[in-house]
Amino acid sequence: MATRPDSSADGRTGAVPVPTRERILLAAGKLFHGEGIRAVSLDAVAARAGVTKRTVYYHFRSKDDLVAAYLEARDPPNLDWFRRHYSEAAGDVATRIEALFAALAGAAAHPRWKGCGFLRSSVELVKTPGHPAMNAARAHKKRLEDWLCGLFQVARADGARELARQIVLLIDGGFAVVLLNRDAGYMDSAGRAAGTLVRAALARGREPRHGEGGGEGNGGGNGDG
Amino acid sequence: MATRPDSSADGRTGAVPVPTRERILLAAGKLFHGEGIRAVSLDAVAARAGVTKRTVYYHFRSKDDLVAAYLEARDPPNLDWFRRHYSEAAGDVATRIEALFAALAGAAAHPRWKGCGFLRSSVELVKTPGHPAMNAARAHKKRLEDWLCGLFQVARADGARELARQIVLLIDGGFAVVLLNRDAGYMDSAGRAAGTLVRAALARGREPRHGEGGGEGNGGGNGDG
DNA sequence: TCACGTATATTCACTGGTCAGTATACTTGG
DNA sequence: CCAAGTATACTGACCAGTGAATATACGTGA
Repeated sequence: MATRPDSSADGRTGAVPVPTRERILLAAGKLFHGEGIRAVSLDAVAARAGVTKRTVYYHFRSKDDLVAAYLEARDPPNLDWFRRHYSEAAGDVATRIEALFAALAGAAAHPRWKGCGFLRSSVELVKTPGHPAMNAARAHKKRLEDWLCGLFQVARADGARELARQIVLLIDGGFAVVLLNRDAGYMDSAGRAAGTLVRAALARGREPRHGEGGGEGNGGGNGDG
Repeated sequence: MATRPDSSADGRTGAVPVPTRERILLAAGKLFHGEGIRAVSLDAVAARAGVTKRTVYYHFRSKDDLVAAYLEARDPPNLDWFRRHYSEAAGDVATRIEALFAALAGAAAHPRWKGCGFLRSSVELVKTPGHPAMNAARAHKKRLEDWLCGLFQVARADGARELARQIVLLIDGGFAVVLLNRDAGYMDSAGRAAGTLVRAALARGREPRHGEGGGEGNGGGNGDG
């Protein structure tokens, strides 16, 4: 015990036994995602991590802190999931976006699927808009949108930013609706809608008249950054 | 006290004093919608309604019952809101749908706006899929979808059911994303996406080859019920 | 018309339990 | 020895739900 190979650890301890902090974060992730933030007590997190609650409070100042850390930890793997499924698909941008939705639908079809942890957390924290976990969720969705926007710009789609926002809207709409109806078919409908929108933007992008492609795309004039 | 001018009450008591059950439901609605289900205790509901908690338990068997009743009560006025804003708009179906989203964006721009109560409740109740409140939420969204589907069928749009599902996805996506980012501009983006999709479906519907308009529309073959 | 019974409606005071967070003491590697 | 890390055991607040008593409306038989 009492081994804490700092975040910058280089493995020199040999056979690193999963540091306590990470074990807690892992347990918190499973429980928060599976049952919701408010529904999970720190006692439950501690039990699952195999430590006492006091140890949790040694590594995290409060439950809010732990929630924020959980969401921040979820960000990179989640984005990687999107990038991987996109890059593994073949065809033009529209077809690959459709493939992305097909992958989402596949995941959502599993009975234990629980939707998007970022969105769900944001709902549980409506009362506290400045909560660090809310910022983490916003940052994650922004990175997703930026990544999509980049794809669309490269493909010379018309209004890349606006299109990226609309795809995000369809993804998050899919998360919400499938979670409510427990019918992954809605995610397929979202995918077809996305395909239609991307193809329309690609077609507009190929029209000669509007010289520059990304001009009007900056969010349609609602102060996006 | 103890005056309960039954639901079929005439005004003979003079200035009907809002029956207790309704007062409770009203208080519950305000609090649940404003702060979330789990965040609100029945003590708080009782206090706001001006009764004791025991009285709440006289009119509702449990908190779950009260939550379900709250959502069921919200269904008709919510659908009316959609119908009203649609019927007050001018132009073809696509334009009027866009107007609907504009109205949503207007509502969402208010700082105290808290998203869709049905969606938020469904998130708070993920752990209990059979919860009566979940059924109420599903029923509400289904009615919204059916209403949209009817509009599109009348307009002879191609794939009316699928189109209705996609509009619902955009609406609910807008709810989720705006709630997270506190930027009603996303609802405008959703509206433009909706307009694009509806126009595409109208154009396809006007093509002569595919004879019947609503045939393929039943969910696009993903086992919808 | 009135006394009485009964169903309805409401209150006060309580229980059993959960949970975020803490005071304090023990352990162990360096 | 000391400081990081962990454990035991506790506090204070909150909360869903209940027991028992009380108050009011209303029908009915004499």
